[in-house]
Amino acid sequence: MAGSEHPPFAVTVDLVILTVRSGRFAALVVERGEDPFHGRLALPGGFVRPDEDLPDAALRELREETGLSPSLGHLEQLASYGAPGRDPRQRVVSVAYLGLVPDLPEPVAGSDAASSRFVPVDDLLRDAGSLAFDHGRILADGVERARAKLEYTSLATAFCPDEFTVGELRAVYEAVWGVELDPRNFHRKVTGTPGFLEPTVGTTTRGGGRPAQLYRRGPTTALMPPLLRP
Amino acid sequence: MAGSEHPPFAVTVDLVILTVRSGRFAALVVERGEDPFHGRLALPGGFVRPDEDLPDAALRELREETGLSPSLGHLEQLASYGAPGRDPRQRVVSVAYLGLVPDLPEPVAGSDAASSRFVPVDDLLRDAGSLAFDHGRILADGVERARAKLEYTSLATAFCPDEFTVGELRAVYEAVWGVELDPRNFHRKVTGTPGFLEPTVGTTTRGGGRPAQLYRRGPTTALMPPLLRP
DNA sequence: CCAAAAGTGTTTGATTTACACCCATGG
DNA sequence: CCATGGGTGTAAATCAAACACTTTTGG
Repeated sequence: MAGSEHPPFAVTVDLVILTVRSGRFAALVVERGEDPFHGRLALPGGFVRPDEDLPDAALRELREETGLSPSLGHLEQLASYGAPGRDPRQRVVSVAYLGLVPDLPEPVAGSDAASSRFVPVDDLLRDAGSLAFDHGRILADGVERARAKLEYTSLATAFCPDEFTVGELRAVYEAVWGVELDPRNFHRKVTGTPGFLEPTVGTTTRGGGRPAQLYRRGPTTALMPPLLRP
Repeated sequence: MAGSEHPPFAVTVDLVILTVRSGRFAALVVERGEDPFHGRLALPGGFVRPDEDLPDAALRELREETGLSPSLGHLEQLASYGAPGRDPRQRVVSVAYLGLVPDLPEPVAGSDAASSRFVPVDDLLRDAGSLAFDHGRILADGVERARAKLEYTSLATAFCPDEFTVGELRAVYEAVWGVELDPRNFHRKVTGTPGFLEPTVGTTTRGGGRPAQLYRRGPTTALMPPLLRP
C-alpha cells in the first residue's frame, strides 16, 4: 500500500463467449493475425482503455466481436490471470469475462474480427495447447463455471432466443452437460420453478409434433432447487 | 490485441480473510496509516511485484498480515475490481482473494500491520462506507461467496483448527449463516458424507458433556449433497 | 445424581425418478 | 392414420426434518 513505485502492468479483458449451435456446446475463438502465436486460435479480447471500467471493456469487446449486446444473453466476470510469463512480450494481467449468448442467426455479425467463429468446446479442450497464451485454461474455467451454474440457476435461458420452447431449453442442458434428460420431468421442473419461465401467448410447431408453448426467460435469473444432477 | 500503446495500470491484491471467533463471523481489517482514507479501516493488501504471480502475491500478503500460510485454511481468487475512480491516486486494478482461516490463537502473529484485527462482518457491512476504497463491496462479495460455498462444499472445515469436533464444525455453520441447526441431523449429514471428515483416534470433552470424537478435515474439499438450506 | 453435550433410531412428509398415458399437430 | 414431440398423472423410491431416546462425561 506504499507510494508510487508500482511496476508497469498492462490490463486486458479476454472473453469466453459460449453458445449452443446445432446441438453442440461451442465457444467463440479468433485466429491470431500476429505474433506471438500467429495463426493460432485465441479467445477474443483486448486492452482495457485508460478511463474504461472493466465490465465496459468486456461489453465493448463483445459488441465488436459478435455485434451482440447481451440484453439477450448474459455476461459476468470469470477470473483474472496474471502469471509473469503468460504473455511473452510484457507483463499482462487479463480479466476474463464469461458470456452466454443465443445461437446467432448470422454466424458473427458486422464484426471486428472477421476470422472469428464458434468451435465446439470439446474440440478446443481436447489438447490444452491448442489455444494461444493460457487461453486453454481460461476456456476450461469458463466452461466449468457455465456447467455448474446451469445446475442451480436459470442461466440456461441465456442460450435461448427471445422466445423458445421447453424442449429447446432442454436441448441446451443436454448439449452443455452431454446427458439425456427425461422430457416429462424436465418440463415439470422448469415450468414449476417460479421466476424461471414467463409464458407467452404463442405456440410453435417447429421441431414437429404437438404445438409447444412458447416462453420468454423469466425476469429474475432465479435461483432454483438443484434441477438435475448429471 | 494491438502493439504496445497500453495505458499505465497498477495491480494490487486485496484480501478478504474470514474466520469465526467466539461465535461471530469476522473479517481481518487494517487501519490505514496514510492518505487517502487515513485512519479508516481497509482490507489488507498490496502491490503485486514485477515477477510475482497473483496467487503468490496473495499468499505473501496473507503471511505478512496473519503469519499464516493456509496449509490449514483455504485461499481462492474472488474477483477483480478496476473502476477508473476506485483509487483517487491512479488507475489501480485489484485482484481480490478470499481466505478462510481458523481462529488464530494469537490474534495476529508476528505481523506487518500491527494494527490489523478481526471485526465481525455484520459490523463492517452495516454501512457500506465504513471501509476505504470499494472494500465494502469486495468484503460483501467475499462474504456472499463464503456463505454460498459452505452449502455445497466441505469448506467449513477451513475455519476449524487441525482437530475439531462435529459440534465445533456445526458452530461454524451457525455463525456464518446466523441460523440454528439440529445437532442430530447435522451430525449424521457430515459424518455420512464421504471425504468430508477424517476420524482421528482422539476424543475431547472441551465444551462439556459426553466426550466427542475428534476429526480432521477430509483430503478432498469434497462436493456434497446440498447439506442444509438456511 | 444431575446437567450438558454426543450420538443413534424412527417416524413422517417432501422431493425425485421412472414410466404409463393422453394430446395435437404435420405429413 | 400414424409418427413425433408436448404435456399430465401417479406409484415407488429416496431423502430430509423433527424428535424420542440412549450414552458418557464433569461437577
